[in-house]
Amino acid sequence: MSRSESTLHDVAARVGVSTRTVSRVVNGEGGFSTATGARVKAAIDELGYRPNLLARSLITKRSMTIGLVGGSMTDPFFPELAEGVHEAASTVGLTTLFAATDDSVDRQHQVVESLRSRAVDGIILFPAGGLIEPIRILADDGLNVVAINPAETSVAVSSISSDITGGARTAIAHLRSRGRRRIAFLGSDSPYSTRREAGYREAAADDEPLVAKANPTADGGMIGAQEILDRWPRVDAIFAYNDLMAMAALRVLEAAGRSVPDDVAVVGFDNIGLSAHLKPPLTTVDLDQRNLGRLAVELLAEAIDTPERISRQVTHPARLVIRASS
Amino acid sequence: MSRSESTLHDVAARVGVSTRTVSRVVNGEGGFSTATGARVKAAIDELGYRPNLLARSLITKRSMTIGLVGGSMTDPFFPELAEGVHEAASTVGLTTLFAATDDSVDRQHQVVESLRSRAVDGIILFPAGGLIEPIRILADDGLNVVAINPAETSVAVSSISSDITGGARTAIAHLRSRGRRRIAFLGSDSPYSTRREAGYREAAADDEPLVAKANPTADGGMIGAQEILDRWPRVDAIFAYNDLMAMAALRVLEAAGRSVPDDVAVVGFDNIGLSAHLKPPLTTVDLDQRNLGRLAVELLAEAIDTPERISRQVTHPARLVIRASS
DNA sequence: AACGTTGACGTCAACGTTGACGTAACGCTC
DNA sequence: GAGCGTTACGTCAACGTTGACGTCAACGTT
Repeated sequence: MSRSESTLHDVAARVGVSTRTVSRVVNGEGGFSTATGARVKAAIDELGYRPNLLARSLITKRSMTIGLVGGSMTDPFFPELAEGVHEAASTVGLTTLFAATDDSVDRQHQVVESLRSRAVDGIILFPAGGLIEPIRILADDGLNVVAINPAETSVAVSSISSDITGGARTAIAHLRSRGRRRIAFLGSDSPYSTRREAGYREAAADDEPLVAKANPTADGGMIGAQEILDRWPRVDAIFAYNDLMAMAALRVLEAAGRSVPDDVAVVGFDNIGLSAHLKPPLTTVDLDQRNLGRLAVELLAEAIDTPERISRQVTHPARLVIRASS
Repeated sequence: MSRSESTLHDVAARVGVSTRTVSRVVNGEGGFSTATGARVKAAIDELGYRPNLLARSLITKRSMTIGLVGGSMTDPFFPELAEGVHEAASTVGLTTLFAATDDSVDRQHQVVESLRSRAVDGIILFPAGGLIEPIRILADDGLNVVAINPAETSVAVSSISSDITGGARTAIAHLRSRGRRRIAFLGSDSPYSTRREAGYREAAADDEPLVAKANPTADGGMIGAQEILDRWPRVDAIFAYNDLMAMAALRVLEAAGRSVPDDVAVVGFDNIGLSAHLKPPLTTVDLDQRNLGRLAVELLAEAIDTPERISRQVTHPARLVIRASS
């Protein structure tokens, strides 16, 4: 209640013990009588004492804080991942600091340095540009770090990777099982696109590959989908880089008078919250961002608690969610 | 590059000066020769020295960090606000810490205490339950705090409030100007709903009020929209609590064979990124979250830099964005 | 030549906390 | 009743940094 600045000294003075004893009570270390404990706790309440985590971390070298670094908060992929991380971290007593890189490697370097200055115990990182190398350097420098879905892996860096190629393969197999043979890939220029394209090419091996690229946004999707319709008018399915682009494809197809899924089937990627509520609800590949985040925290927490450097590469399944658009 | 832990002492030892001099160089305080400055900077680079912000904050009482507390990251309102805050904070050298309350007052108390333990310089807060009182207590306790869109304001608390009632009024006026007279309000049980409802009732005064309530989610929207259709089959417009519910209404209307906007117009609230890309692009009320965040940072930064306690109540306009759904 | 001023450092303590270690009092054992 | 272990404390230094202040040499002024 009272003016917010009180310290161990204030509590100690009020009770008439040493600060060390108050510290013991605060941390439940034991080594104090129940009577003393009660008096100290009472004083803590009266003074509204709150431990200064900066001072504590300065000496313990543990801040009980981790960093989560991603491209952008408005990237639909990120918030769910962030919630998964945040939730898992909370349950093991870790606080999460978020930072955004705008997918720039330079900016990533800056925010990581800033987090290290704040003495975070470790960092979960969605690599800018998908690049593993800048992260390997961090790991070599002794930072506990876990990469989520890097474009390539490194034995020196803990990572957790969604089976993106597998997910794409499953999506294409699904479309083919429904008789689609002229399947287009509405890709993007992002490094994450190549894995989807790989799955697409593997699973659609016999068919002619129809590939267009655009920005991984709704606007980009409209341009790309239009390009597909123009170049391959007889297309009977579109597999999009993400749900945003798939959503745009839905609109373009409607405007072109093609019915979904009768004329053209559409499959997205990411299973963002809205995809279930689109015009025809969208078939999509679910990466389960929340669980991805949870796993990343587990990996990181293990690394933090282990004195030696450890690194593990984990893969995480991608699951096809079939809805009315295919 | 080298093993990450080097301190002022290490740099000082290497150059052969005192830590105080290195500190002066690091902070650009002046009081050192250009030659010494160059040698210190070289040593800093060689050793990969990074100042320990915890130690610095411990003594300066400034952490250059602010907290941003909101309901949930996946709440579509939050990420854009967060980006606005983050961006504005960065440009004035402030780092942002995010925390989520799940709209629970207890949880809000916890996360705020946790942020204070980390010695944040101030907190921007989206009040759980819209309640101003718990925040007034914090302000009285000497915490720099800015509330965003509290359900009510207090002269003791800096706040920035969107003109939600005005936005709702404008939306309804727009619908009436298009000849709609049986306008339903698809509200929610959240405290923020009452302001929208107030605007709705004011602007639609002559008409019979048609109000349904449901959870402020896409699923809730489907239930609420269905209820509206069942109870008032001749409804000619739906004004929804948020874009998620409006999106759901769009689907329910389509399923019921009502065309939008010919049979029923739909207006949402929030202007989330996707609303421009819905089946008929959605008319909605834009709160400009990004700017809201920016303003909040300005207010907070001013409070931080002012020794005396100041509090200001600012209102922020809501703007109707007219698209094809109305 | 004496004096004040300025620049370029250095010294010391403090921020709030915890690790390492010390110690006095008490109870128990044989 | 001497010896020993345990309990419940206290003391001191350290974490990495900066604020306050001191020192010393060089310089300009009169």
